[in-house]
Amino acid sequence: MGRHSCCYKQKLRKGLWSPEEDEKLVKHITKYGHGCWSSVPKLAGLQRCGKSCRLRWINYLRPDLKRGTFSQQEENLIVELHAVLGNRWSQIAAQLPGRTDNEIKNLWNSSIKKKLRQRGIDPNTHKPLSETGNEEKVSETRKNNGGKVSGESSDLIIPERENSDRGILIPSPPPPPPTHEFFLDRFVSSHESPTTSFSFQQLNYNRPDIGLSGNGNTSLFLPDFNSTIFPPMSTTILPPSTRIKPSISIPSNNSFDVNGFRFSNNGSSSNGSSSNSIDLQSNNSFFENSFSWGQPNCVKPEKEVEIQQMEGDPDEIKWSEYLQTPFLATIQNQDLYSETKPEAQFTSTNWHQSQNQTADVYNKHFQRIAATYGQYS
DNA sequence: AAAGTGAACAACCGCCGGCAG
DNA sequence: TCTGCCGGCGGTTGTTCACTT
Repeated sequence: MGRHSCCYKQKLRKGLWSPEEDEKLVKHITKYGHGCWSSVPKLAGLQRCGKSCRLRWINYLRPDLKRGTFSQQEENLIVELHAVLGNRWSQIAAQLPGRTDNEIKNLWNSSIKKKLRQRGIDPNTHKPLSETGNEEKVSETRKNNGGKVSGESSDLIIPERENSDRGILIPSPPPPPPTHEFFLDRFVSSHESPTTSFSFQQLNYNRPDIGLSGNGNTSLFLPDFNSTIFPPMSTTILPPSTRIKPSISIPSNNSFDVNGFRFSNNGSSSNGSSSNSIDLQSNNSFFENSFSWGQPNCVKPEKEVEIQQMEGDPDEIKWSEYLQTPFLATIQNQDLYSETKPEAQFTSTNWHQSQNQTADVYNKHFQRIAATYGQYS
């Protein structure tokens, strides 16, 4: 263990990334894929460590990022996922296409935590603060809420999982059922997307490490989210395999240049050099062969396309892996949770819908990049 | 107008587990 | 089996900006 070797190297830049650095990184990855991250800075001509490049790409430059404020729907989903997964931000982010773990973590720490406390809910345990013994916070909340602690006796109670990481299941007594009052706010936007409804049961309740295996011996409390009191929480959940491949469409007037590096929707570059052009609209061309979506570590960039062709679509591999996870097993095995509806299964219909949504995501993302570079210039 | 404050966001740090030699 | 490298993750800190005093 210990620090990465790259961290010992001198003369490595730290801090905020400049547009020039961004450009170098984007150029390199779009052309070769990231391959081995530790080699990226050298190959891309950056004085950064590989980790820094990886972080910058994943959290900011990736084309499939959905920027902008979180919707109420997304916040609700984060709260529910956090109740089940805890601070596993990467797993939570996996359920929110276009969002990064860092982004979600920041939102949680800066905003959601506070909102939950204001409602008298302990953000760590998702229990009422009065139950967690933090009476100081409860009384503080009472002041702010005119003497009432919202959800004081009716909050959603998720079984204790504080020691779940150590494989210790601490049974919780059956909590009182949540009331409509509490969920009304949380599911305020729950019917925006009727075709891709995501219900709470579709989460990975089947995790043996937290004793949610549905074997009849768990103390799991599962509110009926499909009832009228807890309507299904709808969102645009994409299966992990639908890692958004760049098939981007942006309005023609959204093309922009970054130091001669043109982002456009028509494949033409400002300087006439096709090698300097990123065609965000071509269906499979540019990104399809350029990005490396989860390829084996440290594959030399020039070999990547060949390897992907040999091994088939890496996303298909991911999807097949995904099919074996308890997550989908829960969906597929209706016996485990009879309330689970098959709506989460990804049909071709909602696949195409999600593709349209994906285009919006790219649109927003590149508008953001354009805006960002506009700020610098 | 200047200083103070807090929210939001970006990036770093250190640890962990997987893997190859 | 051991060791070192690497990617990934979560916690934390730093920075910027808007708002308030």
